[in-house]
Amino acid sequence: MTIVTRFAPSPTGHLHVGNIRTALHNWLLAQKAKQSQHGGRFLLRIDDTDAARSREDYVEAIRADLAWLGLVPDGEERQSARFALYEREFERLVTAGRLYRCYETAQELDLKRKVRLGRGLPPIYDRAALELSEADHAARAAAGEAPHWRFRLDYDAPIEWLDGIRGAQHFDPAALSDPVVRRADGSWLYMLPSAIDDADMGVTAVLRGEDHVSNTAAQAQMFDALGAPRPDFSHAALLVGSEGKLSKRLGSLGMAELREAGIEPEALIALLARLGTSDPVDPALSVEQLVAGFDLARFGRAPARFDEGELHRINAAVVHRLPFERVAHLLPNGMGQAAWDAIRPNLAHIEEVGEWWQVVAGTVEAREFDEETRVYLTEAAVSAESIDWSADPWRALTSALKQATGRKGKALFLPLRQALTGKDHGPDMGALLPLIEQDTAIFRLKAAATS
RNA sequence: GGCCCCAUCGUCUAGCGGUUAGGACGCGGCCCUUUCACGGCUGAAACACGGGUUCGAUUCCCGUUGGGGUCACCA
Repeated sequence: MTIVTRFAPSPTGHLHVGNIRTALHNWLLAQKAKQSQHGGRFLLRIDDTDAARSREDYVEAIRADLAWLGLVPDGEERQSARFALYEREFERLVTAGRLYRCYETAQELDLKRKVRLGRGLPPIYDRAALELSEADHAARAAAGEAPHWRFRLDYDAPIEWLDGIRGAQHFDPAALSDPVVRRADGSWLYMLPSAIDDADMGVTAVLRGEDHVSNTAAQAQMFDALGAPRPDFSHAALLVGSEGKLSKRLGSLGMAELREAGIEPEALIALLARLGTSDPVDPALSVEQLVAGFDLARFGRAPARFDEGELHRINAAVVHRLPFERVAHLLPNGMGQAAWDAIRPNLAHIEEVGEWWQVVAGTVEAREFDEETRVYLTEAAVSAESIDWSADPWRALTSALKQATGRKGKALFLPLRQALTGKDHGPDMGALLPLIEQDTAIFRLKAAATS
């Protein structure tokens, strides 16, 4: 059977790391299925039933963020274009007696919840509206009062499913609230359209965060009521912040912010694909390897910690491996492969490359040297003029100076690095010096010698 | 408060009655190197607590404590 997964964000804000992780999991699952003989599909569904809070610029931002990460959907739907379908299914469920009319205000419901909580009872809906007679409804209608609708859970049908991550799940429907599925103004709430769409779109695997488990319990009965087969459900443990709490920071940490911080998509994906699983996070893995190794059975059930520091470490490791072709368009003008290869091991973020290219093609920071070192650097400038720059200038220069001055080790190398680059450390000089023009190098050595 | 999930090095975790409790990241040391990075070697580092069950509990059961989720006319 073809595996069909979906990512169904609401365009009421930007995607954050938690969202992205869910999107990635679904993409990985579909991608892995794609490589089997059964095939797989990853769908994007914009859950924009809430017209008041949904915004078009968020829809575009979601698409852009997914594209940046390389999570290309095989299809896209949006709920605001599917209201006719919901209407049809809604009528069917009303006819079947699974939906009922309610009139409580939000304040009344809130009060009821508080009362129940105060009595040590779970704050679920008391089903008072189920007692209303047709005459009651008529009276409400006559008074111009429109109902909102709830899905009537079947208390006699215990809810069970085999969760891809959590194993066998059991829910007592009587411990759940009958979910409100439609407001008095006719607008839809998340629960029912989501189930209708999953059924209609042929979604076979619903993989989301464990904050959805009780939704799944209710939706399982919705699939049944709709006469649709239930998808396979899996619920991943949530991410917590580095303090161990579900932080606002995590909930707001968006792609734009990560991009600005110099995080590469490869790094975010490497971390998010493995965090919370029993497999180590490995920055060296290709996307293909991440797909091949993705396995719901390897997910833990305890909340996993997302640490920005770890993300930056992974990012550095990723940058150290990025091939020239991948970054060519991001590099300063004139910077070629040799320069990238020489400089890349010293970068934590790609943007720092400019600083080093400046050392190669621009000017360096002037430094002061003591008398003895100035004499040494004068000698160095002379040597630099006589060596063959096209071969291996660093080796030529250092061995000539070693012979002429008897210096070795740090005393031999460090002043040269400082004079030539203006810094105490940096890329391997053997790789860096050939990138610097001979005249430039001589000029820098002379300048340092007369500092 | 009810219900659900969880509890092993700092972090992510392996373990499914008897193990020197393993790995990865990070940290320390050594090697390589002028430096940084890479690579190699190596070291320190954990079973939340209390009861059971058992010849024997990290492992099974109960409880305590702690963490997470949920109980919305948000998704």
